[in-house]
Amino acid sequence: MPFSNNPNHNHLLAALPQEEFEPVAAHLELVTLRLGEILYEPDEQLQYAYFPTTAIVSLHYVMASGASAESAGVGNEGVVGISLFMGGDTTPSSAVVQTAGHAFRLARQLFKQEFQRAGLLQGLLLRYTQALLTQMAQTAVCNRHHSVEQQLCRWLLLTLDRLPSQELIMTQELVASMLGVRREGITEAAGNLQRAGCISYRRGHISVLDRTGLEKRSCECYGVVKKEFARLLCDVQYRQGLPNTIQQVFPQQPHHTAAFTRPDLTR
Amino acid sequence: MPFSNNPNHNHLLAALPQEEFEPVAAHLELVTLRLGEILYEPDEQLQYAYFPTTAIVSLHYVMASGASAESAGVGNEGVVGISLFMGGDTTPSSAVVQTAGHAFRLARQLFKQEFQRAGLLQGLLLRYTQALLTQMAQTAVCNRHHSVEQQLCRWLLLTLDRLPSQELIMTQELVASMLGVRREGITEAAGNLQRAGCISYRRGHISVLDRTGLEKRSCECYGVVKKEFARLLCDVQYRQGLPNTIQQVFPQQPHHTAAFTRPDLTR
DNA sequence: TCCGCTTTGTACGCCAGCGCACAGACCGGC
DNA sequence: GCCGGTCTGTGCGCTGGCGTACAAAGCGGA
Repeated sequence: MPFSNNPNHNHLLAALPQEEFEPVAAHLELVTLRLGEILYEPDEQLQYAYFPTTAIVSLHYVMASGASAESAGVGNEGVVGISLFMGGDTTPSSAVVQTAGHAFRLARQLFKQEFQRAGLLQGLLLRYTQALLTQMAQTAVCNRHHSVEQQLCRWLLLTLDRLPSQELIMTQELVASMLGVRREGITEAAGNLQRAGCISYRRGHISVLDRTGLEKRSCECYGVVKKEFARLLCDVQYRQGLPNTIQQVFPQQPHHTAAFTRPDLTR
Repeated sequence: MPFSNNPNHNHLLAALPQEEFEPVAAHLELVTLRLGEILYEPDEQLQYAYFPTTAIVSLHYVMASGASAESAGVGNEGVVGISLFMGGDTTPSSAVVQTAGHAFRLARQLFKQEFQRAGLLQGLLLRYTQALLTQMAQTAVCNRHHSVEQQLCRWLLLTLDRLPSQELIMTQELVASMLGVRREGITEAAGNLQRAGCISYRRGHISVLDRTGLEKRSCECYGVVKKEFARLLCDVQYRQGLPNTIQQVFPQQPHHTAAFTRPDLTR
């Protein structure tokens, strides 16, 4: 698990100007999130907002039958706990750690307070929420129309964008439960991708070898979500006077362009 | 098309206290929305926010292939144009009128201004947005796991809740494009529902005869969304001193309880 | 080094929903 | 009352993904 004690690894925190960052920083708490850890369950009062640095959290809904599906993921680009400032406090979905790692957390009241200040943070969080909305809407469409293989590609790419490395620590079983499909479906799709040279994997480890290949095999949904995140969140200025390590986290981003005809707004 | 020149028919407008409602009311503009009318398209700058009274608007995404699917609907419980106050201004999805009717619209700048005031309206809009988020997340899950018939039931119920009557003016073709399935699939599912005595229909008209029957045949998704909307938005006090006509719009709500084991929070 | 648990591979039948094609029914307008 | 366009019903064959079952392989700990 890569260690990260730099709040700047989280894009939202990194985007705050010094004067807004300092009051928050004093109360940030570095926590380790373990695979499978549950940050909140349906209708449960959330006590903290989590700003992931190296961890990835999955927002998903578990049905009465036990079947489940992810509606969105949250990594270093965002924050877990939207409902705190949106006013609902709870949600019918749950948040589960999908990739172990670190996050900074901020107590509920402080988080709400900072939002209420109506400073840059508020606008930032609202724009992030809109991006999340897009991700959910696109997931709905994708679930309706695209093949398991396409969805796997989309999901791998989105996950990869949130990680510092090319490797995911993840069993096929877990991927399947994220996408809400059978484990065997993932075995088959992953097998195809491996044969095509896009990825290679062994027991619980998936390495991406050919990112462009994945983008070609993915549906348009990845591009739509990616573009929207870039549009909504990449215009923000990163705080000056502190090391901006974001570039190290997404070393491969400049290459996105190749696979998409739309202009790349990521930079 | 039922006529409605009372802003109180929209729940959000009705929930505003007199002092917040008045400055807004002066600028509300009653508009007629025709079936199929497009309120905004992907990446198009939205000029107005729309508060439907009798109209229903569908937020949906059209893919490159032409296939499409709805991620959420907006009726008299909400507002079209979230992105204006969320900060993105545009979205990758479009908004199309799914049921003809009326809405009050508010110019972009005024809408933003009122949101910025950070009064009751702001909190209300944010809570509405969270409810919308839930609807999208649930649509994603539903698309993944439930049968066309279950989804049709969910969709009919959600639409019915936004209408004053028991009848939908809607061809099967249109329903199919909302759910993102084949028209024939709807013919079959609707046929089943008719044989079961839940609905009756003729060319472009669907009448609901047995609401409870629909609830029994629907998946849990309808209940989840309904409950969340109720939780997030029904605690608001309706403005005093003006006729509150909301109850006429949802005459059947008290009967929801029968079909769901969860407590009914709608009242 | 070996054992045992977890993870992955493969095979089978099954069926919901798709794509296509066309027939029949309905409704509105002339 | 008739006519034409729209909407609905039905019947194919096809296929992607499901459920089930079990075998093989990999990895970690003793």
